This record gives sequence, structure tokens and C-alpha cells, in this order.
Amino acid sequence: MQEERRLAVLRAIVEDYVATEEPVGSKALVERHSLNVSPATIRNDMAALEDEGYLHQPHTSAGRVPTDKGYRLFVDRLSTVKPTTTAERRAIASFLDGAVDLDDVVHRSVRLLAQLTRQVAVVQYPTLSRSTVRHVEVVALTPTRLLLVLILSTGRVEQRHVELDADLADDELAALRSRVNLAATGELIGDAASALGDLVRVPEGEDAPAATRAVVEALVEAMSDHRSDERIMVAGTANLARFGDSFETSVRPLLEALEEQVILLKLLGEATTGGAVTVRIGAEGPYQELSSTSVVATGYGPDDALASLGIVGPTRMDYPGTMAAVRAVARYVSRILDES
Amino acid sequence: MQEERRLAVLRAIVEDYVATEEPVGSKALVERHSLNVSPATIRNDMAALEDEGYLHQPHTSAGRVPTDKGYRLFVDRLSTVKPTTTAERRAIASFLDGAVDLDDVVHRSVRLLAQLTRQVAVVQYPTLSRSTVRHVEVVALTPTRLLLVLILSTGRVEQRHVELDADLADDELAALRSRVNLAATGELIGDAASALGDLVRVPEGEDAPAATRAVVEALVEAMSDHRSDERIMVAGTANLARFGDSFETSVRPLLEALEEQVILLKLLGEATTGGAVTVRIGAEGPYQELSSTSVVATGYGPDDALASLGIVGPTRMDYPGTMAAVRAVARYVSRILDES
DNA sequence: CATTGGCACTCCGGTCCGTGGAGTGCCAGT
DNA sequence: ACTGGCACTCCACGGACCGGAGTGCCAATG
Repeated sequence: MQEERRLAVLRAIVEDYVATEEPVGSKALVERHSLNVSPATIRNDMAALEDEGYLHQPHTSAGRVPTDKGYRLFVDRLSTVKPTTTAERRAIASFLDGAVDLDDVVHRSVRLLAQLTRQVAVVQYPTLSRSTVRHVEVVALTPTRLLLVLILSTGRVEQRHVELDADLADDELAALRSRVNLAATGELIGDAASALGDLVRVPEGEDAPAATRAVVEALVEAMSDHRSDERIMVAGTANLARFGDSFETSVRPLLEALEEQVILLKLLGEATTGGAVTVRIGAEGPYQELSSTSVVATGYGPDDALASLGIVGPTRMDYPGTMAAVRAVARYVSRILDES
Repeated sequence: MQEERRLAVLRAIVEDYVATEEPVGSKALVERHSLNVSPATIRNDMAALEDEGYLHQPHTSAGRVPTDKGYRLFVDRLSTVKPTTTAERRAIASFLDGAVDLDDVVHRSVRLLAQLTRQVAVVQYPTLSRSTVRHVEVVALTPTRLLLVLILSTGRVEQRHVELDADLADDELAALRSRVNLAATGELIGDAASALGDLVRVPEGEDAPAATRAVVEALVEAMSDHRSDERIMVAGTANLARFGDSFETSVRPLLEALEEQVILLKLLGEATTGGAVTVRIGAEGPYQELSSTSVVATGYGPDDALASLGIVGPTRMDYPGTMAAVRAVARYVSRILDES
């Protein structure tokens, strides 16, 4: 069955090219892999694979290099998932178990991921919209100045200041606090916002208190502030130094994308759908400036839908290993968030 | 006075070299600057400056390039401080005024700084040790599980979990909360920690409550957790793409330093002393791996001692402009922190 | 029909000149 | 102290050259 061998050839080429960073020729292939055929046969297969668009030749008389389509086939059908070793699992556990708060979890995850994959790692902070409200605290800094603290289930904390027109007595403050908490605590953030809205919309006599109104307004604003959904953390840019060649084509656009967090967020966002690890290769998708880089990402948190994490690297990368690392870290992070 | 002219020559060389990125020769110098002498004279001056260690010749028959020592002299004595334009000031104001919380201030500052200087910008989060406690919140997640939220004057929030051995009644919780706040609120963080310590050290009968002890312990631990002093934020790495040449010598070590935040923190730390903008040039200081980069930084916050911000870039940079930008941003950030 | 050995061909990458130009150092003159 | 002149140095650049790796094709073979 020569069709089968062709796929074996493609797999071998991807593996060799990833390992050596050099176009791979027919002779080298038969030497390194036991294909039991002659170089000439391989050449025929290569030519066929090139016709079908899986391989590319930088120039006549050079070896072959996988195309995006080639990598795609490799990832989808040819790569055996590399299971994480117990050593890796132990490393992940010991690295992440020491985290004390949400910031710390994100911080450690991103650094860990960068270290494991030797690529640029990206972790998105848990999005507001999927969080529930754990507690709302109202503190009087002065009689007319309140501090609102909004504590979410993910461990995230938002704070806002509110200026009042008139003094607020202690018992009024306590009443306000408990009413707000009653309405919001335990709710999904969107539901909490509307519940709070109801709190002031009901005309409760003529003394609809200005303080309540101001507090609710500030809270709703904080809850619907999706600006903070857009926060991500990046690590491992030093790994870019490994591709000293192809600076212009690879490193520069990547650095720019890392600054333009919007692009990264979109890329990560696409990965949140479905439970599995998503791989975007080269020019797939609308971001032509990242045509020579791939994104390996997945969701994490409950239903893998809280937020995303992953890595960005050259299309020429060790997909099986990277996918395994991303998946392992995502699972562990999900577990930690679940526990806390 | 030929000594004076020599300094003018040095200044001109620094300016030209920064602008053109190429070694500058005697002929080009007299053309671009009105020095009113012949190239031969300049050559003599250059030779003298080279003997004194201010200039360097890549090879015979090439132009001159400033040495670290040359830049140092330029920065200390030859550069006229470039005042920020009103346009720049407006840009700073409009960019930073929208910030809603501490994270946001830091975020915006670092991006602004990167944009203004076209270098890699670094901002250190306000250090714990100079902050005062604004409020401590104790929330019962379950009867035996408490969430502590520590809010500092800078807007920073720390949180910790505490597990209790026995249930805690609501009124006990309220009492605990008010005692803790009484001791800590308004105090410098160090003082707050010791005041809290006193709270449990006094043997108040036999029922020295385990809950109090656990809470205080966690708070003191959070307050003395200098790990979080080490947080910094980086932006503008895309600006590294501008030196496409000298990748190995310039970009790689810089990327590594940016990952190794410890080094950055030390560099920034040195800049916190004294009110003015500090410039570290090339191999000055103990970090030989950053021998071709300079650091321009200054403190910010009250007394400029709260934390530091600045930029990292090649020794060949526009010092006057960069120093002005760093100073302007630091001042504005200080003002914002002061107001909030 | 798939496979194979042979062979001519292509093209890259490195090396080795040769040359032009920018810049210097020095010296003698003002 | 400054300047013009001059010989010298050295790099950067371009062209020529060559070895090697790799290919495509073809005829032969099981």
C-alpha cells in the first residue's frame, strides 16, 4: 500500500524537519527511518506529496519542508499523542501547588508553560462573565466616601470608590451592605448586575436612597466592565532568541502581536470552544501577519470555558509534545481553581 | 579654548551616532555641525578624546563611536534636558487619566512609556513596605473557611484563605473583623503587622481564640510576603525589532533579563535613590550580560520612594528625550497615586 | 505497476579575489 | 593652534568560481 507509506514519509519529514530545522532530503530520510525502500522511491512519494500541497521545496535541488497543510495533516492524523511523563506531572504539580492567589496561579502557569514548551506562553485571566459573585463589601473610608470591594468566585477582586452627597450612618451602611449582598452573592455576574438593578428600580417610597443608587451604579459598572476581560499574561519571550535566523519573518510579527493583546485574545478565544486542545497553523485564520507561527491553546476552568491558555511558536514546532504540555497545564489549573 | 571644543565634538559625535547608527567621521562632523574648523583639527581632537577613553574606533580608517565613558560624560555634562512638549504632556494626561485602579495605572504607564520612548518599558508595582493598610475584610465562605482581603493605600489587594477548626458564629466574625481593623487600618504595613501580632500575644484569658490566631497569622504572613514586591510589568518588547542587527549581542541578553525579573528589579531598585532620573550605561554595575544596554529609570510615588519605573534600551539611545519622558511619566503617575 | 540504480542538471553557500571609498595619522606650512 | 596635503589602511561590496547536496527523469527489473 503505497498511500500508507506516503503518509509515513510525511510524518518522517515533519519529525526530521522539526528536529533539524533543515530541509530534509530523500537520502537522509531512508537513513534515519527504517522505511525499507530506496531514496528514489521516496523521491517519487515526495513529488506526489508536493503535488498535493503537503510539502514545499525552497528551491530546486533542496530538500522538502512541510507546508501548513502538511503540518495540519500531521497534527490531525499522524501524530501520536505524547503522554506526559510522571516527572512532568510532578513538576507541574509542585510548581503550581504553591500558588496563593489568582494572580499567582496565572503567573506560575504562564511561566511553567513557557518552560515546558520552550515557547512563548500566554494565559488569559478568568473572564468576568463566567464568574459568580462571592461577596460584596462596602467600607466607609470617610462618612461620605465609600470603598466597594467585589470578590468573585475565581478569586478576582475589583474595587471602586464612591463619593456620597450626604453622610451615611453606620446602620444604614450595614443595611445597604446586606441588601446588596443578598441580591448579588452567589449569582453569575450578569444576573447579579440585573438583580442589583432591580434593587433601585423598584420605587420604594419617596426616599429611594441616593447612597444605594450610587453604590449600585458603581457595582454594575464594575461588573459590566469587560475591559478587564482582556487581560493576559505572557512569558517566555526569551525563547524567541532560539530562532536567531528568520528574525524579520518570525520574531518581529510575533513581538508585535504580543503587544497587540487584542489579536492574542482573539486567537485564544477561538480555542475556548470544545474541550480539546486547538491548533492553529500558519496562515489559517484571518491573521496574515502571523503566517509563520502556530498557536496551540485550550480552555480551562469549569467546562474549559472560563478562559484560555496556550503557546505561540513557529509552525516548525514539536506539536505532540506541545499539545501534551498545554493540555496537562490546563487540566491542573482547572483543578486548582476548582478547589479554591 | 580647545578643551571646550573637544567637548562640543564629543557631544556632536554622540548626537550623530545616535541619529545615524553609524560611526561618524571628521568630515561628516564639520558638515553637519557648524564647528568652524577644518576636519584635520577635528581629527586631532578625536584622537585626544580616544586617548582619554571617550571614543572608540571599530577599526583603523573607520569613524568614531562613543564609549560607555563617552555616553556617561554626555549624559552628565553635555546634554541639555529636553523639555517635554505640551503635546506630550497632553498625551500623557489623557492616556493616564482614564485609569480605574492600580493595575490599570501600572498597565497604562508601562505602555505609554514604551510608546513615548520606543524602547522596552518597565514599571515596578508599588512595594508593600511603603504602603498603609486601608481596610481588612474578613468574609466567611463557609462556617469554617474564611477569606481575608487586605486592601492597601496604593490600591493593591492581597487575599488569603484560612481554614478554621471550629465553626465561627456571625457575631464572633464581626468582632474579629472590627478588632483586626482597629489594629491595622491606617498603619504602615510593618506597623500593622506588629500591631496584629500584639493582638494575639496578649494572653486574654484562657480562651485565646484559635480563629483570631489563625487570621492574624495569615495577615501577618501576607503583609511580610515580599515575594509580591517583586512584581513588574513590561511592555514594548516589539521595539526590540528595531535593532534587527546585533541580535545576539543586544536582543538576546535583554530578552533573558526581561524574563529574569530579579535582575530588572535590582536595576530599577538602584534608581529609587534620590529624586532624579538615574542612568546606568552599558557595563556599569555588576550585570556584564547587559553590557550593551542602558537603563533609564526613576522612582515614583511619595518621595519618589514607592517604586520605580523606567526603560531599558541600547546604549546608543536618545538620552535627553528618554530621560524627559521617564521623568514626565513618573511625575504624572505620582500625582495620580496621590489623588486616589 | 511499483521499485530501483544511474545520470545529468540545478542551485545554494562558501571562498577568494579586486576595487572603490571613507577615514585616518602625520607632517610641513602658516 | 590650526590647516592642507598626502600616503596608508581597512572595510564593504560585487563578481567569479566551485563543491556538494538534492532533484527529476529514464530505462531496467521483479
